[in-house]
Amino acid sequence: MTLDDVARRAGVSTATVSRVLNDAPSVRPATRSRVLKAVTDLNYLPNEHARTLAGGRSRVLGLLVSNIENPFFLDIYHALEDAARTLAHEVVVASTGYVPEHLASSIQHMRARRLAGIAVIVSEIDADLAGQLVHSGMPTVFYDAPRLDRMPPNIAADYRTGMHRCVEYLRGLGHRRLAFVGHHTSLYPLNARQAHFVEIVAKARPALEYRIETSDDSPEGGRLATRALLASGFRPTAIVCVNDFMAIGVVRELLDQGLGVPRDVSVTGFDNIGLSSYTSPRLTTLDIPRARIGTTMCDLLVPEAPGHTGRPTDIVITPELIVRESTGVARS
Amino acid sequence: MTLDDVARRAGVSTATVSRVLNDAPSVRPATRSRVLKAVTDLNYLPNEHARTLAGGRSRVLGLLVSNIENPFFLDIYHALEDAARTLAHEVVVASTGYVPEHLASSIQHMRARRLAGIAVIVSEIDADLAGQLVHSGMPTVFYDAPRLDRMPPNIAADYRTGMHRCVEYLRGLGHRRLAFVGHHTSLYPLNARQAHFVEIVAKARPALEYRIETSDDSPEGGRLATRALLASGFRPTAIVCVNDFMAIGVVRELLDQGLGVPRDVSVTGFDNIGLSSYTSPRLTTLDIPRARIGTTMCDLLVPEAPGHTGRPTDIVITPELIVRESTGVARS
DNA sequence: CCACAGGATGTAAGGGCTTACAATCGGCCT
DNA sequence: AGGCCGATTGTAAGCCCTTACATCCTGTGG
Repeated sequence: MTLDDVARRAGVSTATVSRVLNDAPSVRPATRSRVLKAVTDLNYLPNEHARTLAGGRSRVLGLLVSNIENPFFLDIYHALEDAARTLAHEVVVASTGYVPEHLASSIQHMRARRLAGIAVIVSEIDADLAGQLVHSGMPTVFYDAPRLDRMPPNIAADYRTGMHRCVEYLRGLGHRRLAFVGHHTSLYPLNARQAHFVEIVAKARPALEYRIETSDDSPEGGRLATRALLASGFRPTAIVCVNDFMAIGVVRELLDQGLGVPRDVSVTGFDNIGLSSYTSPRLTTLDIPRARIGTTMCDLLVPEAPGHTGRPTDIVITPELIVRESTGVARS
Repeated sequence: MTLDDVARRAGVSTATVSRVLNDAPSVRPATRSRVLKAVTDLNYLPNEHARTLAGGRSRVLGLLVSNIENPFFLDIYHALEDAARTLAHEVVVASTGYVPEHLASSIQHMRARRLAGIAVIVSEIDADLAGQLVHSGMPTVFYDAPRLDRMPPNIAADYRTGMHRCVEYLRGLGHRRLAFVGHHTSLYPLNARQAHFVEIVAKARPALEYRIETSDDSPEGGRLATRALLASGFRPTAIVCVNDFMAIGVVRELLDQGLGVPRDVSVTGFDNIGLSSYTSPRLTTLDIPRARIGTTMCDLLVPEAPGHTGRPTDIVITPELIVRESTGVARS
């Protein structure tokens, strides 16, 4: 079934069929309906490849994330997809799993596919790849990317302020021995959240003791990091986690070692994923408005979007501290 | 940058460039490297649309799931993607959210994109849509689809046996008042797991009391269903959940209402998602080998796959009961 | 030294669609 | 009725690749 078949059946030219399929103006209603009938009669479905090849544009957005298993990314994906759907766009995701090679190859695929735009949320991206993306000509938007000279719109979270709120809150509860559980990120020298934790904790007075442990971005990673931490003999009264996903495993391991949360050890997460209020105890965390991030990305990428400004606006999000049950006063 | 540019730069014809790009045999090594050099010099990337249009085949698999937020589907996606990657294939997912309209439109998109094959795991699919898919000519594989006359390979789980094991286990612990928490599925008359629960419980002797409550496929859905259940005055000593994802919310609500798990109420899940051993208490559940499902789907779909037989083999998986901490003897 | 078999390339015809530009059409005016 | 104009529709040139088929080498055997 091709355009020609439809044209023949409707007794018009392929141009006309194409016009009604793309609802272009100036097609007489009678003609339009005749074509539409032929289309349904033949159960015709345009070939997307031919379409974008000829038209030069696709209606597909790409989303590049580090770890789709982490609900944080999944939520952004959802928001982006919903926003895209209202604009008749699709979105394809690629999860790099923090592996630079996967990142590079995913970028290749997306470029080869001439996507309408691409949203990038991978902490492991370096200036090189980011630059390559920007210069490829595709509309691009980054979330928390390393800053380049000539940058496209960037959505950033003020992790410094967020982390500051978290640490201050814990200090206020009397915690003086902290640990940070992070995840391995390949290229970005230090995970931004981790870097700010170190910076803030290091300059706190009276001085705070602290320790860092990293593992995979998963509950199991959180558990392993915690196990290593405790095995080292360091006894934090509070553990700050790079995100909720890992915090789930941190809490699990603590409980398994007979430590009460927050009785013996307080735990904080980051992101405020849905799951964080279903754990026992519920997680104290820092909220990041993921839906807003996804929607904004769509606005920035798609010209037809209602919120599209055209200007490469930078947007900054400040995490809010959400206190729940996993934190309490430090055990003396 | 097009094939022509590369050809011109390398001083060969486009046919030759195409040959080296698809590593066809019979290209002199010297020529090959000359072309390769031109490719990297020009930073050339073949246009996928032109490629599949001309070649008539794409190397992209489609995966259609009900709810990508549920780790059950996510795990299958991962397995499928890994398997596909080794065969130089990509996979794009579409999540229907149990909305039939989304299902239909996703199928359209996938057909329009002339995918290399499509894997379907949506409980809400009906014979009509399934048939349409099968007749579209694309290789298709279903997981737990309603049976059709002329069916493509189907992977099925023996939910009857699984549910039987679960109910027998609970009966053995003395439970006589059970509840089932399921999720809304639009078309499949009754969710298969739910149907088997009812069937098994109804014919148990001595008779069992039971009640069904459904909501969304999410922790929040589990919580709401449980709230409704308890509000109705029915006091189950055990709650069987359609899946782990919802069970998380069920446990949460129980705890919030001051009920101990499993002290006052036992809870079972289904799927054995990773998260199920990170909750407190850890969930007793029925394991479904998700990785195997994903891998098998790839084998069935891609001719080059190592496990590809060609024959439309039907595969049946039997869920294994995994006893953990969320179940115990019934409170007398 | 010549004819030949292959191997290595080039030629060109699509693949299914969009779209600039040309050709028609109908209706209005005077 | 003749002429003019905008609304419709058709024509055909691509978009960028793959591939069947034709052509041109090369080395080999005789």
